[in-house]
Amino acid sequence: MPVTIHDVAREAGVGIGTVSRVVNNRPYVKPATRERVLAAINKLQYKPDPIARSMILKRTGAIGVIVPFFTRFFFMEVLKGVDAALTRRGYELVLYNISNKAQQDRYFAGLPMLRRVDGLLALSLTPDEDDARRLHEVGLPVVLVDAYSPLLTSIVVNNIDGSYLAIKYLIENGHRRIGFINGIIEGNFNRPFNPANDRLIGLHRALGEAGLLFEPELVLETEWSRQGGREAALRLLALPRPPSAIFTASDIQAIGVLEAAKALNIVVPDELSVIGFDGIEMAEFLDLTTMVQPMYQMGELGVKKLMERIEHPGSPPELLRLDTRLREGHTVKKICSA
Amino acid sequence: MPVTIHDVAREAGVGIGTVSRVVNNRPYVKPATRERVLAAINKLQYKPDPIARSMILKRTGAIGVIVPFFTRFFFMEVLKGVDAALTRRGYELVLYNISNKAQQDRYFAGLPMLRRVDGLLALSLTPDEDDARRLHEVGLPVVLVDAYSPLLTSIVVNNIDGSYLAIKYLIENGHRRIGFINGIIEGNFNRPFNPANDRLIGLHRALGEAGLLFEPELVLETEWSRQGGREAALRLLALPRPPSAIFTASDIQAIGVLEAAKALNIVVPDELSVIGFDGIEMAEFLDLTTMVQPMYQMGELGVKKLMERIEHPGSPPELLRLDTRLREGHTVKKICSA
DNA sequence: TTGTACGCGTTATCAA
DNA sequence: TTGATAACGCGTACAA
Repeated sequence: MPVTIHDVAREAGVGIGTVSRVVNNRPYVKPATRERVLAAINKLQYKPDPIARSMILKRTGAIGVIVPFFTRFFFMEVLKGVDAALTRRGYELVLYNISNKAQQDRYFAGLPMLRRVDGLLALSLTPDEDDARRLHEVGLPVVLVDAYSPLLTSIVVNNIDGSYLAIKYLIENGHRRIGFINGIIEGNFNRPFNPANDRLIGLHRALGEAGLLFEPELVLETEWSRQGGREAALRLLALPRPPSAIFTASDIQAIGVLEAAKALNIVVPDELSVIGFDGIEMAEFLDLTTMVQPMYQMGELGVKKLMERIEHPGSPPELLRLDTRLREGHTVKKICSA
Repeated sequence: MPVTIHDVAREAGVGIGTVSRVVNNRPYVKPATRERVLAAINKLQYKPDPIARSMILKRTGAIGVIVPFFTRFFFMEVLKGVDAALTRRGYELVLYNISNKAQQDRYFAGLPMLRRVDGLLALSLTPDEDDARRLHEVGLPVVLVDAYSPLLTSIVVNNIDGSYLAIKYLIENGHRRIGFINGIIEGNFNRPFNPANDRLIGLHRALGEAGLLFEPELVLETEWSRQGGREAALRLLALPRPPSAIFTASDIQAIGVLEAAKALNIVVPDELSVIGFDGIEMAEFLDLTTMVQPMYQMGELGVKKLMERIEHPGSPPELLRLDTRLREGHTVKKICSA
């Protein structure tokens, strides 16, 4: 039913080789012939079959993006950058949404998509030792964004610094009792560049530098969600000596904190300071002070690096670090200036 | 380099046909033979090449979702439903993000993805006459969600009713001067089921029913964005006789209205009532009163209908209508109860 | 400059 | 129950 290259060849009275050459803009076709072929193509509305084409070319023109819950704002922002970079290069985007560990394993280990995509971009997902090695061996180009593996090109943000700066900012503004609502530390927390773990480390560093005690009761770990943030905040604020400021590992959790404060009639920032992490759009609207990650750029850079790996499959894995920056909103009270 | 069906056949000492039968769990394979093949497959870590497979099967196991700016909250919610339904059925999701009309044409008209996906789900995008006919002729299964074409299966929400109910709700609560911030009416606004246009119609109906005058100066049309909503609100509120309530065609615009109110020190709902449309998560957090669309279900239903079309390519296009419902938050003041 | 034949990795057909 | 062999639609040597 669909029109094939043979139909075009017959229509134009040439061989399929010639049609192929015309379609792919290759030399050695007499202008007159080219015209005839073009006319036939147009008349028959011929479109080369991408499947058959990638069968022989061994490339699909698509890259896979594997993300846990693409619906989280952080990922949305990164995806924007990914999409823009991909579209610019004429690549298609196959989205693999992971909602549990089993699925993650299926994708990383099973590699069922082998050959369906020319490369893989993983967001906030760390393949385990074995998977990483296999990916590396199979030769499927992979880039990790917001995750790290020594065997794979990884793009990470400086979470330790970001967290450190956030806490330092609070301390400089006179806060001494600081709550920290962290996200769940997924996977092996001993590994370097685990976002949640690194943010905890940053906290320690800032506290230590200021000579403040680390108080375990002020540190909670929740889902990366509004509900998680809210519930944790309620617990922190119910403490005999509640914190004067709360730092969260993500903006969405910070929003949960704001929600909790509202429910308790606690005024932000007068009675409670809040600082988030990410820099999602919603945070801007809420005037939330936050550590901004370059999410869009992470997506763009991820694609760029992935393209490089597709071009040069053999090249050694790289590690790229990006920085965060503070965006001041109106949710942090300056108890006393430093 | 990659191991093929031939390698497995050789390893197991059988023909490729047998291997194929084993791989696809088909009958007529002696248990002993099956075992041998399975062993070979396992030993060689053989994975069938999906490309070659779909070349002959004529199906890719992927469906394309074409959406204008997937980053808008409304689409996110719909996409969640789409993704869930697709994952459940083992389909892959190819995302086509459209950011301008040219791209839309390229996808609808050019059909370059012909054969790359088994079906197409379009969100809030209406192919024009020609494209619709071509899609229909080519036989690529298509389902429109939040858009309508007589030639294609379409899933729409009852926007007229939704808008009517929203306005009626405001009127019942004593509002007489109501601003309406609509989204841009894309494409041909004469067509039925154009969301923006239908919401305008609903306004007319409710006003008419209540014997209120339609005042053009109170109706603005903006981008479906926070900025759009904010700017429009600023204009409405600068009117000599500003409205006591504003209805927006989307929650994100309503949030822009809240932003404008805050900037002007206008208290919501005491001095200004706001009602949105969509029911996105952020609206819930902000306690925004809004007309809720069944976004998740729209996505799910879209996939379901698309699957049906894939099974029965010849079946006539359907038109499915879903209803909206009011979710009361705390952004509408009851001036007087009805 | 052009046409033919072959190969890509599968599934389907059919004779054995 | 099995194994050759023919498609599928295209790109590409290679021969003409």
